[in-house]
Amino acid sequence: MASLGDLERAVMDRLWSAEGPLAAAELRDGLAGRGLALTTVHTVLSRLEQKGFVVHDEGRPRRFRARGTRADHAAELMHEVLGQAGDRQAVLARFVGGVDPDEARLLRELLAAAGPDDEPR
Amino acid sequence: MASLGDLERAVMDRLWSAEGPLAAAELRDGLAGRGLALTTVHTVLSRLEQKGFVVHDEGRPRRFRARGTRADHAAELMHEVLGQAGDRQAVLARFVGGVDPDEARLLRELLAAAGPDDEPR
DNA sequence: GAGCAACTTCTACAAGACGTAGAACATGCC
DNA sequence: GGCATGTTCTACGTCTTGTAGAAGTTGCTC
Repeated sequence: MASLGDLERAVMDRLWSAEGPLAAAELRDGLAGRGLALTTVHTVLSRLEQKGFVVHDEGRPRRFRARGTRADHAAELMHEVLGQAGDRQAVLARFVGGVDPDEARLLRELLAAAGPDDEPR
Repeated sequence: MASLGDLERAVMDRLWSAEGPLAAAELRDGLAGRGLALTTVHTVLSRLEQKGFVVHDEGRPRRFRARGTRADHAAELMHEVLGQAGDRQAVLARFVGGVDPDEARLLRELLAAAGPDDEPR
């Protein structure tokens, strides 16, 4: 998957946490502190669009929205890392070794719900 | 964590799967097909060293080895992604939703072994 | 101990990704 | 028709990465 630069990520973060689609000017205002030019935001948005992260409508002030959720993106990245790592078992073991107790509990629940297919049938 | 380019990753892959430390010439030979100059391999190795992925001994043909395992690296990356993703629960849910049955089983085992701390004590 | 071969370090450069934004163009409203 | 607002085009500087020649170091051999 294409990776994101700092500004690109900042923009995606805004879009991911936004309620609905945002116009470039709104995004720029959200990126306070950076003092970016509007054109800069547009450039970034068009690159994000090329990379498939963003789509826009045809309204006059174009409105942009993320194509997926932040969680989808992160999970996809995690699978990507896992996938190109050779020994998936070893990676998962290390990964699980590092999760905190709350997350471990959550994972157990998720896995139990998802498919306890080693159950007697 | 610092990221790796294609060649850098290829070199790390060799080092990670090697039995012991490797000399630059051995690495170059392993990277067949690329027809790389030895100096190229050296440059990459020194960058990997700067990034903390590699160390070398003081023997005459320097011998290089990875500082961690591939699984450590991958698991660390996964934690990194998870960490900067905001809603960790959502990410884990998506992640678990995408693992194949074998991996799900493995995860369950790992989690059960690791710390079933919602057990009565 | 001079010279050679192997090895290492230094320096350089091209390509691509990204942040950044001005210039030019489009569009709708008054 | 002209202005304000918004969009697209083009450009440039910086950083990372792949690539490697040039120059320096070192140890062995005669």
